[in-house]
Amino acid sequence: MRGRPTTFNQDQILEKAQRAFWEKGFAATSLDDLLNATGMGSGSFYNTFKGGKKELFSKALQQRRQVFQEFKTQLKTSPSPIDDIKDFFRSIATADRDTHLRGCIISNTVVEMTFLDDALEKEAVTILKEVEAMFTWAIKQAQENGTVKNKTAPELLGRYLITVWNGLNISRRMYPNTKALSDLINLQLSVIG
Amino acid sequence: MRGRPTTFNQDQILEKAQRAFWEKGFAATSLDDLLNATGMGSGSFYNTFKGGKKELFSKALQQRRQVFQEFKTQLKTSPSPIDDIKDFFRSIATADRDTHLRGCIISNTVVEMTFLDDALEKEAVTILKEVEAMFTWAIKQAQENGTVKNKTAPELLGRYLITVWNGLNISRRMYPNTKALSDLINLQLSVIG
DNA sequence: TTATTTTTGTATCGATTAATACAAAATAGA
DNA sequence: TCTATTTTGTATTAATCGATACAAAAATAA
Repeated sequence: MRGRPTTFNQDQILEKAQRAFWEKGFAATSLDDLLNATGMGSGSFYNTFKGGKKELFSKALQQRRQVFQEFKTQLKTSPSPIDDIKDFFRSIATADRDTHLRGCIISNTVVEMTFLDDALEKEAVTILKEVEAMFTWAIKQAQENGTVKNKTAPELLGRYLITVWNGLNISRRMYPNTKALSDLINLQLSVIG
Repeated sequence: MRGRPTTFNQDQILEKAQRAFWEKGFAATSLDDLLNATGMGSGSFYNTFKGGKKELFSKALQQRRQVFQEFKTQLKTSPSPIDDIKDFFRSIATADRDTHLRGCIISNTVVEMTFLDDALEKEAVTILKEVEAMFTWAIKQAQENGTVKNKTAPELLGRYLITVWNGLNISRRMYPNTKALSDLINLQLSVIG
């Protein structure tokens, strides 16, 4: 390809933008914030992201989505997916303070975008539903091989778990400490059995 | 008192501002939005709310807080407070679509303000903790008179219920319909027993 | 009526917003 | 080398942001 070569790495740019959006949301993160966070000038920025701020935000969401996808791929090879999911929830409790305060960028986006941008809100909802489908799959699996005795419909238990996730990501900001959260998480997981 | 009399009613102004903030959050609700929603001119606005947009937002939060306080007062005279709380949760499922999409203005504020405004974030967290304390009180009450057999510490069950609230207010935007939510809510309430 | 006080409406402020214009820089292919 | 193509850096845009200035309007107290 002919022309001046790019000096910026797309994935690194997206990760830095993602971090900025994660903390302050879409509206409160200014273009200046993004240029400072990524080190780009506005020339490169609008050359790379022709759709402007919204395109960057969408790409940042999709980069975050990849992390969930990778977890899902990992689950497929696990001897006990439901236990991995339970471990994932239990590990939330021991995260550091800033991680608690940030919550989940996808849930945050649902909250912020509902009355602001239909496309971005739907994108976030879709990702949450993908995570929910992963929960449902793991529960169904565990019910079939007898690991989980609970006979409740796996779809309902999956919906329960995504709601636990959504709830924790707000409650962990009320109590950003391990002690308060671990009892809570264990109580919530006890529903699955 | 001497001087030109006010033409605006404070409570009505706050309710209209609250509705605007509830849908779009603090940052995305412009002063123009607020002036249109309330019908005030900027002269009256800054004369009434010397602290500007932030003071108005804080007052709107406090007006919402009053609704929770009134529910609490009502609970004190109830023969079975915990059943009233369960009914409250069950009634969420039958709300209309827009009510689902709006979620809880207090939870929304925690999400938005964490890295933007310490005072407003703390204000919102405090209100959520007040609601949590109400849950805890009702559970303790019910455990003492035998209505609730579950021996789990009331503080933990209260923390559980506020997390259910936080989670529902995101999940109801994923599934803004009665059928999906009522099964979910019943499952979550089954933990209390 | 007059003086005093407060609210209201309008015009406007400087700052910040997201986004563009455009030339210089840096490469690849001819 | 020369030309075509792309990226980069800087200057600048129009629009909107939250907030203020200030005089007219409207009341009360003297």
